[in-house]
Amino acid sequence: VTEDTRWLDATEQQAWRAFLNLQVRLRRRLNRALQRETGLSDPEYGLLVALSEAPEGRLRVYALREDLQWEKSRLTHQITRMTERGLVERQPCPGDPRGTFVALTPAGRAAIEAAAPRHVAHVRRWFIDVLTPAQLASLREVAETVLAGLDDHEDDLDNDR
Amino acid sequence: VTEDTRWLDATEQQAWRAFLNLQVRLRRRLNRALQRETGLSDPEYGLLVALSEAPEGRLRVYALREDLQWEKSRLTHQITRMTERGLVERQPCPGDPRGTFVALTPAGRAAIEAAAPRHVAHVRRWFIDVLTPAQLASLREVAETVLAGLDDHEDDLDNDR
DNA sequence: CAAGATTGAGTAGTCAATCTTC
DNA sequence: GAAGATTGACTACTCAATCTTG
Repeated sequence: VTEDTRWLDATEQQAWRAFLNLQVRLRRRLNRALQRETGLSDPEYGLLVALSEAPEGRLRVYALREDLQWEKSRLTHQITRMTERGLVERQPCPGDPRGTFVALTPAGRAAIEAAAPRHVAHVRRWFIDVLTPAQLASLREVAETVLAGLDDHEDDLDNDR
Repeated sequence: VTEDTRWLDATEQQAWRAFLNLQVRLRRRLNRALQRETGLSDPEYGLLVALSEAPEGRLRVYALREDLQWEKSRLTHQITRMTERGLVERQPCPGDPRGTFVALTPAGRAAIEAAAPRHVAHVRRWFIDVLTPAQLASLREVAETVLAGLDDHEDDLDNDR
């Protein structure tokens, strides 16, 4: 296979590195702040948000999975840990013995309601508010362009894994 | 504390979500491709690149750490796993008994040389080549702006952890 | 067999505590 | 005590295999 590798030129490198760096640093900053101030990790937060937006604060596992776009087993493991922490509980599904509901516990509800405003404030402070509306629009365009390109290859779409 | 939480408006939400989505999907795509084609994970790749760019393919642990911007213990754990896989080895540091060198093994050298062109090709295909030079420039600007904002708070700078 | 979900083993990453040498 | 580095315990994520019911 003649790979014809074209290396990245200086400009491309800089853009790519800056983007990688941004991802890592911003994620780390947000995670730490969330953890410190609310005791929730990022995945915990995401799962609780999804449940809190659902009617009665509960969803079937597969529905939660579509919402979060996580892998099957990742979601199962996460639910297990969060059940142990008391944030969430499993409920049998009347009508379909194969199925399972995941529901917010009162503690889970309380946790997400306390955490949401904190998290939004962080996203504002470190991301939204330092950018101009034009920059946000441009970033969104870039993101959507790249995402559209990924779809063409259909790989990633969480498989039955 | 009166938090004065301003939620994100529609435009802000869209930009933020698109950015989050981009991160997750692109990272997943690149990781899988790299793993499948070269047998290396993303962190393994990163560490090998750093060593391969150093004279004699070796660095002190602390130098590697500055380069990668990883936490101390993360790096130690990673080196341990990669030593077990035979990609890398620890060498005593003449002159400073506290210190340790991490060096590429021949297997590690071979692995990174095989993997690099593949990885660059992926970054090109899914990221660089779908964007215009103007978009890349704009993205870089956005990334650097946000990163500069993070520095003001100096938190994250991997501490002695 | 397919859909819904779980299990187990392995790799990653974080935090707090520890060890050693300067 | 501080610098250089490691350890252990825990959360998180992936892959492959499994279990159960339709």
